[in-house]
Amino acid sequence: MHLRIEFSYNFAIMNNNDLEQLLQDHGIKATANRLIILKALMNSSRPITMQDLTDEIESIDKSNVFRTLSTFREHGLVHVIEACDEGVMYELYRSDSNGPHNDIHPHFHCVVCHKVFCLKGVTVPKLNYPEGFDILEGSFLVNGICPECKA
Amino acid sequence: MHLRIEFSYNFAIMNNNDLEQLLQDHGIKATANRLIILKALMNSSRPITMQDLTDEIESIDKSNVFRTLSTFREHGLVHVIEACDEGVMYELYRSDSNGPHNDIHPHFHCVVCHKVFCLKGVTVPKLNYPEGFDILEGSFLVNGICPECKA
DNA sequence: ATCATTCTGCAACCGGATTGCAAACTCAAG
DNA sequence: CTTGAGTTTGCAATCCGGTTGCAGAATGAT
Repeated sequence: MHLRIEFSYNFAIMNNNDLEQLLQDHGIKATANRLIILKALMNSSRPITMQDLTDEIESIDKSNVFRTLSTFREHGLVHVIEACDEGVMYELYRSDSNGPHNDIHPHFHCVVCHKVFCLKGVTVPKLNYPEGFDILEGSFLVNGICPECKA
Repeated sequence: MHLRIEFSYNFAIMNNNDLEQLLQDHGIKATANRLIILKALMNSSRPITMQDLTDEIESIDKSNVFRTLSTFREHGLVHVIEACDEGVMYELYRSDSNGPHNDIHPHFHCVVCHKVFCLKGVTVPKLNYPEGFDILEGSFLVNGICPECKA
């Protein structure tokens, strides 16, 4: 397990070379498949499931998607969100939002369309935990109805 | 799905009659098996998995445990916690702590012993959600190391 | 006692996560 | 280039927790 290192990338303007660099910066060898999966993660504004990924990328076997996501996770490139009914979802760490060093990752789960949104603007204040509990990281998930489904 | 009704029970001193009453208060017919499962839930100071329950109660088939937990859930007697690696966990609603009308249920997941604790004393302040997101309920899970495992 | 309803155990099923393995690929050294 | 060790990949099989179908048992009102 690698320690996460803080980089500052502008994901919007990344080309293939930048993506290879991103992988290498995290100690991951860049392969064609990994670049495809990385791109898919990057293009998604929301956390997505392994299912979503394997559906979207027909050319890569699900076992490889699984192992790639595990690798990305081990190397601190993505993190997982446990989203109730939707199962585990994967999301790229983005330099401008959350990382392992931010305690809190607020997410919104729409009970209608089942999408999960990253609530980037919302910060969760420090809580006063009981004595003796060492906090590593927190995750915060709210269920509700998203603007699209409400309309 | 029943609306949850607020009762005030003293779980510590409940006998069999009280337990039957508790079930009936929630619109659930009291059967021998359901009382056993209810007791097990009540005796657990922490949320537990279906696996835990079926292991603990050898006399009841897992399908019945499953259906009983579903029934309890539908009738607002227990709620579920999605605890990352541990899968879903079940916990009795206790009159003195959380219920569907409390937005937030903070829980602590120990990454060493894999237990999940209910952080009763900790309240999560209201957050300022973005426009358009209708909040139904939130869940808050922190990962870390519990006092026992730290020692 | 009778009968409709509900509950229960068993066995089977399901689907997502995970793994074993052999082939394909990578890349540095000869 | 060729070789060979190490890594990655696809396929198929497996695992496992959750879930369901069904027939027999228990329940409770009449």
